[in-house]
Amino acid sequence: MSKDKNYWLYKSEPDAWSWKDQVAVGAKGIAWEGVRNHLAKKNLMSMRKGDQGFFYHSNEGKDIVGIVEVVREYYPDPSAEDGDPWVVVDLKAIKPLPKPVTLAVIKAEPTLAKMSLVTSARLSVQPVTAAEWKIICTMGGV
DNA sequence: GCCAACGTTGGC
DNA sequence: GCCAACGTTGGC
Repeated sequence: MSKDKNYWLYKSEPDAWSWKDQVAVGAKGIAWEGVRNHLAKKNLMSMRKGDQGFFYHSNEGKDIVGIVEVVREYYPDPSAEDGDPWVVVDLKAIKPLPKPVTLAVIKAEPTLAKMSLVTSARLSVQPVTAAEWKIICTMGGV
């Protein structure tokens, strides 16, 4: 496992949990609950305190709206059934993107064509490369 | 262990 | 609201 900072992308339907909700939680952060996919779980377990990630609104908006940071590394998901092996990390909101980056824009950008967001549309917690991170931050006005 | 049926996610 | 992609379940 690398010591470098890693980057991630978290998907949420704004109806269920929006960027606004995330911001309202404040600096303490809150558990990212409900991941029930083994690849997503593996990603959660790879995260280190201080890793940053994009907050993506699926379904409504379909855009990256903000940046979050891991404040607590993985621990058992309190919302999981007893004995189920699912995990969460705690995330806090860092800042919004001045200009949200939409899925349409990402798809239209050749350098982002290999993003998990494009190639594995249904994965809810995805890795983002340092290169992709930079490009999207620039596009988002960060 | 294979694979068809089924359920869910999420873009359109 | 539809449907493609894909994960899960269950019969054999």
